Amino acid sequence: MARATQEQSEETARTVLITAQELFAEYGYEAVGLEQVAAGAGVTRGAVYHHFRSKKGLFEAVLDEAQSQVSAAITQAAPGEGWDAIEEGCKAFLRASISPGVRRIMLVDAPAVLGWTTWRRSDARHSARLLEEGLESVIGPEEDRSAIAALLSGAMNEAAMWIAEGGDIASAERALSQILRSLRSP
Amino acid sequence: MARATQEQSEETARTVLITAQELFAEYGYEAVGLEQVAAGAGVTRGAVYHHFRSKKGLFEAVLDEAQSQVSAAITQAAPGEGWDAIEEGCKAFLRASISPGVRRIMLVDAPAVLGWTTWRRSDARHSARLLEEGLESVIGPEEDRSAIAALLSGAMNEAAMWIAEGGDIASAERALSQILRSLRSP
DNA sequence: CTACAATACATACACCGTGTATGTATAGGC
DNA sequence: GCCTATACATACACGGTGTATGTATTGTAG
Repeated sequence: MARATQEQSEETARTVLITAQELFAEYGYEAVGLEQVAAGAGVTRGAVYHHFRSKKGLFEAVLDEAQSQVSAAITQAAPGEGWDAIEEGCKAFLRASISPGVRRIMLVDAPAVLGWTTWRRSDARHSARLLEEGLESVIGPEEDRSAIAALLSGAMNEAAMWIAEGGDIASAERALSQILRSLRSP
Repeated sequence: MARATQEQSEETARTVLITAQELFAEYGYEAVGLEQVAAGAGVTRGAVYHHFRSKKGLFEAVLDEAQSQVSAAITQAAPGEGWDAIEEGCKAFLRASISPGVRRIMLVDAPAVLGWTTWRRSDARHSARLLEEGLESVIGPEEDRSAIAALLSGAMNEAAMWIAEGGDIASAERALSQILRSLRSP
C-alpha cells in the first residue's frame, strides 16, 4: 500500500469533504454541482468521484461529519445522566444545530436526499441515540419510549430551524423545558 | 375568453396535478421526471410547462393540494376550540399526514425543494395556522406561544413519519397527550 | 534496482432531464 | 368569417451526473 501518498490522499479527501460541507450548507444539495466542489477543493471532478462513489455518497459523508460535530457538542455539554442531563443535552443540540455548517445539511436536505429512513438510521447513530439512551436511563423501558423520543427529536429539529430563521433561542428553551416537565413527572 | 375549452383546460391542469401528486408521493421529487408526469396524464411536457411555470411550480401546486387535504381533515375532525379540540386536531393531523399521497411531499421533500422558509410560510396558511390559532384561543398571547407552536408542529411532523415507517399510532397519540398535558396545566 | 501492479488523480465522453423557443390547431370575440 | 389568443405539441440548447479511459507516481516483489 501507499504510505506518503496515502496521507496526501486522505488530506485531499478531507479537503473535498470540508469544501462540500460549506457549499451544501450554504446553497443546498441540489444547487451545488460537483464542479464547484472540485474547484473549491483545488481538484477536478475525477478526484471527487475517486474518493466518493457519487454525489449522494459525498453527501452521506458530509452528513456524517455534521452529525458527528453535533453529537460531540452534546456529549461534551451534557455528559451525565438524569433529566437535567437530557435537558442540557437538548439545549446543546439546539445551539449546535443552529450552526450554518450543519443546519441545512442535517435538518433540511438529508431527509429528502437520502430518504427519511436512511436519514433516521444515520441520526440513530448520533444525537437520536443519545436522546434514546438518556430517556431509557430515566423512564426505563416504557412502551411509549420510542414514540416519545421521536416526538422530542422532531420538536428539537423544528426548534433549531425556527431559531435559525429568527426565533428567540431563550423562548425555545423555555418551551422545551415546559414540554420536558410533563415527562419528568407523569 | 374561451368557454368550453377553458373547462377542458382546467381539467387537463387538474389531471397533471393529480398525476404529479401520485408520482411525487411515491418516488420523491427528484426521482420523477416531467416526462413521466406528462405521460401519466396523457399529455406532453409542453402541456405541463404551459400550466405550471416549472417543475418547482408544479411541486408548489401539488404541495398546496396536499396541505389543503390535511387541513380540511383537521377542521372536520376538530371544529371547536379549547384543549380537547387541539388534541383532536393533532390526532387528525397524524392520521391525515400518514396518507401516502401526502407524507413524503409535505414532510420530506417540501422543505428541501422550496427551502425551509417558503415551506413554513406555506404551512402557515394551512395546518400550522390552525395550531397557532388553537393555541392562542387557549393560552392567549403568551410570549412563548410561537416557540411552543413550532416545537409541537415539529413533533407532529416527526410523529407522522415515525408512524408511517412502522411506529404504533396509539403509542404516538399517548406520547402526544402526555406532552400536551404539560401545556394544559402550567 | 528494476519491473510490475495498484493507487490517485485528470481528461474525455455519453446520457438524461430541465427549460425555452417555435410551430400548429382550435376557440371565441369583433 | 377574420383575427388574435389560448392550449397544447415538437424541436432544440444547455448543464450536470456518471463512466470510461488515460497517465503519472508510488509501494512492492523478485
